[in-house]
Amino acid sequence: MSNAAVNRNGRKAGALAGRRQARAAPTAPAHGATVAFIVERLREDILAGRLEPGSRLVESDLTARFAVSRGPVREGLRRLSADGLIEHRPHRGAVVRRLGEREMRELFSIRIEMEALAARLAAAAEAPERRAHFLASIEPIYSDGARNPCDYLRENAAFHDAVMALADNRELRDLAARLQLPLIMAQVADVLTPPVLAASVREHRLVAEAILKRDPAAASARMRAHLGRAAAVALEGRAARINEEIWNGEPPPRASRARR
Amino acid sequence: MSNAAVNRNGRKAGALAGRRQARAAPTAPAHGATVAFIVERLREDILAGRLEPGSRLVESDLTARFAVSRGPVREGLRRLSADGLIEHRPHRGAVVRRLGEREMRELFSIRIEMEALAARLAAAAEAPERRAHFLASIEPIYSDGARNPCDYLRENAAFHDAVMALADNRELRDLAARLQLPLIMAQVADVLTPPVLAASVREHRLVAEAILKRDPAAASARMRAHLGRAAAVALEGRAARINEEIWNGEPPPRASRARR
DNA sequence: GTAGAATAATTGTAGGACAATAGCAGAGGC
DNA sequence: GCCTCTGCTATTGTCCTACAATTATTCTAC
Repeated sequence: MSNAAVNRNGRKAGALAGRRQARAAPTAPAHGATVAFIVERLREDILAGRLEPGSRLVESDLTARFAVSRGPVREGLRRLSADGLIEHRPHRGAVVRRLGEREMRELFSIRIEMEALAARLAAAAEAPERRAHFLASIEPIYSDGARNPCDYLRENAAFHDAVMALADNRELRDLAARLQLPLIMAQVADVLTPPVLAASVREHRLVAEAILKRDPAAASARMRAHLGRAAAVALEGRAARINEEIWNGEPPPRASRARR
Repeated sequence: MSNAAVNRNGRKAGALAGRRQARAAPTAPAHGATVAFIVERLREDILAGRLEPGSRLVESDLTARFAVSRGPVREGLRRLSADGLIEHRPHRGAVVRRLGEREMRELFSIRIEMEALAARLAAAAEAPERRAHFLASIEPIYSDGARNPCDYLRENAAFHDAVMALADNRELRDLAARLQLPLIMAQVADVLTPPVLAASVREHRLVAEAILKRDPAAASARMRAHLGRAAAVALEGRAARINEEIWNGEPPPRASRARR
C-alpha cells in the first residue's frame, strides 16, 4: 500500500495509478464530477477512434487508468451503455459498440425523422434572438475554403446542433444527442472524400436557406434529402470497408483482442 | 447486527429489511438481476401512480425496502433517470419526474414522428409471419365491449408495441420505449373518459386497417392524427387538473413532502 | 427579524471482500 | 483423433463500511 497514488484530496487511489493518472487524468475531477469525467474521457476515446469497436472495457483497467473506485466506473459504463456507445453483456463486461449495417440503417431512418422535425420547428421559430444566434452559429458553412474531414465533422455537428437549438425542443435535442450520429460518422470517416464534403456543405446551405426563409416544409424536405444522401454514403462506405477487410484476409476483429 | 435479515443466498441485508422485504420483495431477484428487479418495481410504482410526481426517492429508504445495498439502488436510479422517469439533482437525490406542459408537448411531437415512421414501416413490411403476429396482437382492439381506463392503457400499449414490432426497427422500438408515453398517460389518466376511449379505439382500428392494407402513407397519416388528438386531450386534461388543484387551494406538491 | 454558524440529512466516492458466472483449458472417455 | 466433462481463471455482481462533500435546516447572536 506504500506506492498508492494520492488522488485529489489526500484519498488513496488504485494501484498503478500514479504514472497513468499523469497522462490520462491531468485534471482530476472535482467531487461530484467523477462519473462525468470518466464518461467524457471514454466518449472522446470512442468517438476519436482511440478505442476501436469491439475493444473491451474492463472495470479494473478503468479504475487503474482513472484512479477512481469501481463505483463511478460502473456508473459511467452504465451511462455510456444507455447512450448506446458501448454494449454490456452480463458477466462479460462492456465492449465498444460496433454498428452493423442494420443498425446504421435503423439509426439513420430515425435520425432523418428527428432532424426533419427539428428543421420544420426551426423554420417556424419566431424568437429573433434565437434566429440571430442560429445565423451566427452556422456562419462556418458559408466558408468557401476546402475542408478536411475533421473540420467537416465539427462543422457538421455545429450545424445540426444549431438547428436543434433554434427548434427549441429540449427533449428532441437530448434524444438526438443520443442517436450516435457521431459514432456513425467516426466509423465511416474514411468515406468523407472532398466531393462528398462539398455536396454536404451545399446541402447544409440549402437547409439553412429554407429555415431562414421561414419555410418549414422546404426545410424539412431538404433536411430529409440531406440525411438520406448521408445515410447512403455512410452505408456504401461501410460496405466498401468491409470488402477491403475481407480482401486483406483479416476477419473483422470481433471480441478477439489481446488481454491486458 | 443480530436482527439483520437474510436476503437470498445467506447474505446479510440492510437493517429493517426483514418485514418490509416480505411485502415489497416477495420474490427475491436472482443474482445478476437485482438492479433489473429494483428498476422494474420502481417503474411500476411510478407508472401506477403509487409514487406521485415529486416524490423523493431516498437511497437509504430503497436499500431498506428492497433489502439490497446501495450499489444496485444507485444503478437502478441512474437507469430510471436515463429513461426519464426520475430526475437527479446533485446531493439532493432523485424525485419522480413531473412533466410540465412544455415537456409534454415536446415529448408528444417527437412521439408523433416516431410512431408515424413506425406505422409507415409497418405498412410496408412484407414478412408474413410478422404480419400474422401483428394481427393476433391487435385482436383486442376489435372488441366492442366497454373499456375501463386500465384496460385501455394496456390495450393501447399493446397496440403501439405491435406496430413497432411489425415495423421491425429495433433502434426505433428501444427509443420509443424511452419516450415516456406511459408516464404521460399515467399523469393524465383521469382524462380517459368513455368517449375519449371510444374515439381512441376507433383511431386504432383505422391505423390498423391502413397497415393491413399495406398503405404506408395512410398508416402514417392516421397515426399522426391519432397521436395529435391524444396529445391535445392529454394537454387539456393536464390543464384542467391543474385548475382543479388551484381551486382546492393546494399548491402543486413540489418537493415538499414529509420526511420519514 | 435577519445574518451567520452549527447541525442534520443525504449523496458521492473509496476500498475490500466474496459470490456468481462465462469462457477456456486440460483430463479423461469413446 | 475427437468429444465431453470438469475444474480454473478472469470478470462482473453485490455487499459492507467508512468517510468526504454538499445541501437543507435549525439554532443562535445581534
